[in-house]
Amino acid sequence: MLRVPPFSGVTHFQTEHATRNTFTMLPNKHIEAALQAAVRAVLPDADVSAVLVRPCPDPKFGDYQSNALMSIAKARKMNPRQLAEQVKAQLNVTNWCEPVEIAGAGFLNFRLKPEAVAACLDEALAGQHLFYERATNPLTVVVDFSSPNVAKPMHVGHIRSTGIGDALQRILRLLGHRVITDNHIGDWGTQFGKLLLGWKQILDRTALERDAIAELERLYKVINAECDANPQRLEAAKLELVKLQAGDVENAAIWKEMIRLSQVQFDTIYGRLGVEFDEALGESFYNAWLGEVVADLLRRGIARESEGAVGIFSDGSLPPKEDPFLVNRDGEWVADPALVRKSDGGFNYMTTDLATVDYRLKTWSPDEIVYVVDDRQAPHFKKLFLAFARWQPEAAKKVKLVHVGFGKIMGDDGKPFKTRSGDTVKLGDLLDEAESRALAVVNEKNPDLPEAQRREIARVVGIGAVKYADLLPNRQSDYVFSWDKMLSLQGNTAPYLQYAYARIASILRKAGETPNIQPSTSNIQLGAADELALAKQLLNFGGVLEGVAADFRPNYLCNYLYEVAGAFAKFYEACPVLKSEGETRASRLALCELTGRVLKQGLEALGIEVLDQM
RNA sequence: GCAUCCGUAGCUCAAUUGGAUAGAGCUUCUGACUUCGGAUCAGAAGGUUGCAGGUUCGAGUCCUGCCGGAUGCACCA
Repeated sequence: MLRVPPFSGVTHFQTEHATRNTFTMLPNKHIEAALQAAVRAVLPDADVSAVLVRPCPDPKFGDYQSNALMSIAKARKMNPRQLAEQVKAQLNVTNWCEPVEIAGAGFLNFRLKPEAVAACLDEALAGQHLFYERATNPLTVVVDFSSPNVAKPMHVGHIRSTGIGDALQRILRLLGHRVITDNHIGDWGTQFGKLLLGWKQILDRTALERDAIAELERLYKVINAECDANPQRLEAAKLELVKLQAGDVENAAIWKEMIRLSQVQFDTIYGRLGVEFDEALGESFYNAWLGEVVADLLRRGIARESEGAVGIFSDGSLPPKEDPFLVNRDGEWVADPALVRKSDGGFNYMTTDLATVDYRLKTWSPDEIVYVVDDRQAPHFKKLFLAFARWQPEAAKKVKLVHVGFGKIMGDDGKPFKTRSGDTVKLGDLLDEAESRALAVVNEKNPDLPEAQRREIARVVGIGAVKYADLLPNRQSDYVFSWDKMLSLQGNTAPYLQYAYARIASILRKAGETPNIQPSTSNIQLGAADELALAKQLLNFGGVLEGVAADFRPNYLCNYLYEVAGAFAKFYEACPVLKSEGETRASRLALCELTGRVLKQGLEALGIEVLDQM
């Protein structure tokens, strides 16, 4: 009989499905490999790395298409349709596809045989895979994200880096890559002069115990205002900073205490978000090396002194327009160096970042370092990457440095998202509101559930809604924050996807309660159009995950999961599950099971939890 | 001033090496046995992809110019 595994709590973040049988290949991979072989047979010298297949934009063309032959034909001044004919003659995909069609200017269209789709689902049901494969050449990737500042409340601005970074690291791990997540906490810098002055002179101990971060924030604001108005206060703050940097025992102790108090806050927020880091090597971790970094840059002639500071200047190797070390002022290209030492002897964040790249390369030998940081810092990263390549040319060749930038969160007034009073929105408050808004919905829809369960549902739905709303838009554009939209059960939202999952869980729960489950073969049947469409949708999971990892765009996965949920909804409307009988019932239950697994794994890859009941 | 990013339906957003008739949700209208969870689904309406050129079999995507918006331009990070 069909064995539907227990549904809840089976698949966590592990990748158990993908590891069992490395010989299993998904149909699109088979097709791609066969196509590349066919191209090689026709054109032995062709570069087939760009010969890819991908899902068709419209099912009427088929399930997968390749347009690679058109570009190859173009490059060789061949007739694209003739080339397509030649390749088709060499192409053997009869195990998986209906006869291949040549369409348009030279598209190859592939339509999967239902038996091949069903066979792939049978494998998945048997636990051999979940429609994705682990990378054949796993990479080591450092993902640098979140990076909050000590002594400041985490605010709405931290959602994007934290959410996108966490989703990317989860997906990279799912695909079998070696990932090191590193939280580059802002635990060093000029702000500590002011904080130390405030701590020593105006600290309110009881306020500190009640809400440490709020008190630290108050200290900073008060002293900062004083410094703006009074140069003597600014001098006093600088003096505290110099003492800290010189290793003054008292200041170091206070500094450490501020970090400790901040860490409590970070732990709370990350706990609620379900985010963990392998490392949290803050800026201060690199202090001891900064002098040597600057000395080395000077020694190698990468940096030079200017106006008392030390900076890396343009080496003239790029056209001015593309050179981040130049800036145009009134028609003149003038130097815009990356400063690595201030005229007062202090170091800049460029210095720390260079030291950080150096440390990471020496420690983990990564293939990639990914920085999930606000787009406004794009010029900084352009400078950083070029500066590092000039500093350590050989090491730089071995690593791909990537800035994964993102846009701002806007209010519905089109301005950056703020509270009504105009303050930045604290992340803790935001999550509280998400949960309470979700709770109001749960109370309305499902008042009979025990309160503890309603609260748990509200937590999962509320946090999931915020995270998903942040991951859904193309990361590079700004997006408008809207409680109503993110918590809606209609449209592309976390609650909608969680609901789709809960419905599936409900069906499987009821199926399990039914005493007389009909015996069946283990073969999934895809007779109905909506069954086949759903099944084909499931097959694309892996390709989408790979796309996310390649472009660092979690929104591909969001859109895919929404399509899965949509395909499931159609199936659900058209194909009764519990009311059907025999093999049909078993097969449809299996389809529910697999859809549930993909939704759950997919949402978890985005850092979003699911519930069996909501 | 210069650079970067952006401009897609009334609104919020998609669109995978340049690919086929630019897709969703919200809103509006019409439907679905008091329902395997209706927190759902189906259908209709809605577009000169800011404007004007160019490249080519093919452009929302690439190039040029213009218009509009956001962001950034040495000792904060």
